Amino acid sequence: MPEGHTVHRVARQLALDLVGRPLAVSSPQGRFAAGAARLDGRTMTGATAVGKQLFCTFDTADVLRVHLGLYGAWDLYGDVSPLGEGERVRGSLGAPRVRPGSVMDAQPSTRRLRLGEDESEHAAADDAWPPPPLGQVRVRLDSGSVVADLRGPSACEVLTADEAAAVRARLGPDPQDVADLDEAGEVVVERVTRRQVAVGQLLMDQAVVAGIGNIYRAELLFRARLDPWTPGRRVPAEVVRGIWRDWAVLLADGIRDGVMLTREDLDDAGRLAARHDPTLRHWVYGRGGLPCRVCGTPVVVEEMATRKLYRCPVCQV
DNA sequence: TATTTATGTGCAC
DNA sequence: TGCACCTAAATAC
Repeated sequence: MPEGHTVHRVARQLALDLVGRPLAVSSPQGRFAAGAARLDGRTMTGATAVGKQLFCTFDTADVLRVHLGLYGAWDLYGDVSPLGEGERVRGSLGAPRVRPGSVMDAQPSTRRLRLGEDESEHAAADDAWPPPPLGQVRVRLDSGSVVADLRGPSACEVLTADEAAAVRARLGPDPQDVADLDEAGEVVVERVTRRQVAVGQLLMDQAVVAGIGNIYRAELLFRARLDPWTPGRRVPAEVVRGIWRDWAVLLADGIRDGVMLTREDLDDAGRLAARHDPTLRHWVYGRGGLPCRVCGTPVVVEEMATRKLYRCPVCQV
């Protein structure tokens, strides 16, 4: 259940561990058999995230496009590189890492890293290598030392470079994918302030700004103290700019930490506690009926375009 | 054991 | 607007 930060983490992980190596590509579940056959044996040349879309390019110029949808996730096994400074929240500790180059040893231990939902890391069920697919695995990418299994994606398809570019062109700016943050922010300002649609809906529209999902939407609007029902054209440009800059900060934090921690009021101890306790991570998301952390008024839950919207009716105006 | 829910999107009407 | 799709964990019974 990913928003943009998760997909960026996946892209970085695949870039670290799979790019530059010929891959054995298969579809244990069978639903991606044709696509897997097309990619099998090819070398991945790049892995990029734009919003919630993942693009893996191959030496054939084919592009594997993956969207995790609501419940997609990647499981990685084997000699998986640590991402960033190692501050990621982890579940039970994995088995000792296999050293580079030793994976083909007689008894390689494996660890399993899940990217996509609440991230977790733990020892694999057994030491078999390659690990048996767990659940419905749409595609398996196997470098020999790292296995990446994709489960439950809403999209997994092979595109030409042109087709992939067309998908990208339909997306709004992603703070991690723009050359100039301020310039990109003006695009978002335009796309929000010209519309009559509620700003809460516009922030979820991937053509307006890419990568924001239901949690970041709720939290960005609370942090801006803005009522999600405000029509886009009634939101001052400077407020949209502020939300865009804030999105850039939250996204970078999420990529670094692997956790959506959207409260800026916590000290180090509070942040540590929140990393381990999901109920402490947000201002309003998932807190329907609970008191607003600022004013104590019960947080309102309502539907906006079929998604749950959380807001404080007093703080957000 | 069955039902509900979820950090999402796309298409038919 | 409503539904279909996809999977697994949490919750209800």
